[in-house]
Amino acid sequence: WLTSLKSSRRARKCAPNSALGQRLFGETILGLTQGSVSDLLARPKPWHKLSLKGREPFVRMQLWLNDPNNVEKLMDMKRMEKKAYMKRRHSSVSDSQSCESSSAGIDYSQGASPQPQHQLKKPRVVLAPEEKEALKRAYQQKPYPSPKTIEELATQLNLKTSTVINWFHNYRSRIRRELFIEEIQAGSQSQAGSSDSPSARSGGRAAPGSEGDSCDGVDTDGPPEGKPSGGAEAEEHSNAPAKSQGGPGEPAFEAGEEALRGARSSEKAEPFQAESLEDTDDEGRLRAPRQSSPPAPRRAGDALETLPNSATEGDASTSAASTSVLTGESSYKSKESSEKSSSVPSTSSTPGSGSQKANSLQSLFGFSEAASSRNTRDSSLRKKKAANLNNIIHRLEKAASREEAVEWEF
DNA sequence: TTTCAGTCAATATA
DNA sequence: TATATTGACTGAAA
Repeated sequence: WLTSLKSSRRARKCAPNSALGQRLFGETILGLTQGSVSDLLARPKPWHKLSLKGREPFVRMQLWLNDPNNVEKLMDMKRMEKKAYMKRRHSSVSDSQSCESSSAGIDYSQGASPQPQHQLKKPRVVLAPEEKEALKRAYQQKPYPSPKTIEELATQLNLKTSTVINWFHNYRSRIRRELFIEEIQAGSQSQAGSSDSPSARSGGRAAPGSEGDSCDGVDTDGPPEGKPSGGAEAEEHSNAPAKSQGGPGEPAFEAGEEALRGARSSEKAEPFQAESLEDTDDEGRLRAPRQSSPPAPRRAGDALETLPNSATEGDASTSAASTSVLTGESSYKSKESSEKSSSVPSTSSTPGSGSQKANSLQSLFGFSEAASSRNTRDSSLRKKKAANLNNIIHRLEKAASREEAVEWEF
């Protein structure tokens, strides 16, 4: 199922019509942009962590996979899109032509038609590597900086305050997602008898501020005043066993039905965990009966619960964070360099699927060789991620192959 | 008001 | 050209 981008590109060359792109798939099926699709596929969250909205794309994916003519339809769309595009290009009269291809409610005009020339767009801020480093150092010292600290950081780095705020929000959020994945994979590994999980390595690691292996025993003073966000995370993890009613290892899509029916009780939804790699028989289905087996202990939660909480709250650490940002020597290993690697197993969890459809799906869900070649240090982590995604896809396909009608409503 | 989840969309990368 | 990254934004929750 999961192949490297290289192989999928090769496949595209051989059979161009069989390639599904993230853009097409995202815009037509999921209602998301390409970047969101990429993110979604690369960093899926545990099902129980997803909000109702967050589950929607997965459910759409599931529905699409249930459609026997899914790929064909998509290819048709692609062809129509291409046609429409060519028309627009070769005729200057293209006003409403973009609508012709949007029979499925897709707005294809976005990419091709010139945008209204409201040149009021702000130029995108691109942080320099040094700025990022500085922000990361600040984050390590204080993941939840006070407004004052933010102000100081912004001043020192010559950035807008909102940029610094946004950066912290984004970074926290993305670190958290990385941790989800790592913990999931760690769980998978440990269940499979492996001992080289990140958790094992770090011995109960993983604060929201620890950022994978890039953080050498960082202080994370946890959530800010009052609002436990990282802490809530930890709490949720630690509570998971009590809350979860189903067995572990359900894929993200499993509980889609419930989700779409408005069952917001995410506690009931099975967490998407890589432990599920083991029990691959009947659980990928849409309407799988709730598992009655007790949930496995959440190592992630355990780890998060045992955070060192050494940093002190207050202006001391605050100003320490802000003053050392630019000059302090960093123990920080850049995430970019430590995280991006992948050695994707070209597994096939769907034996016998050599069809065009499979090919297309491979290209869609495949990993980028680019990512894999960037760094080999974390290839094992990448492998684990790959296995995780592989599992998702496998289950999706299994579910898609079932006869049962889907009754989800959006 | 702050934080977060989810997403967009510009840009980088392969 | 397709995919990955990331700064910014929106809306919800607390």
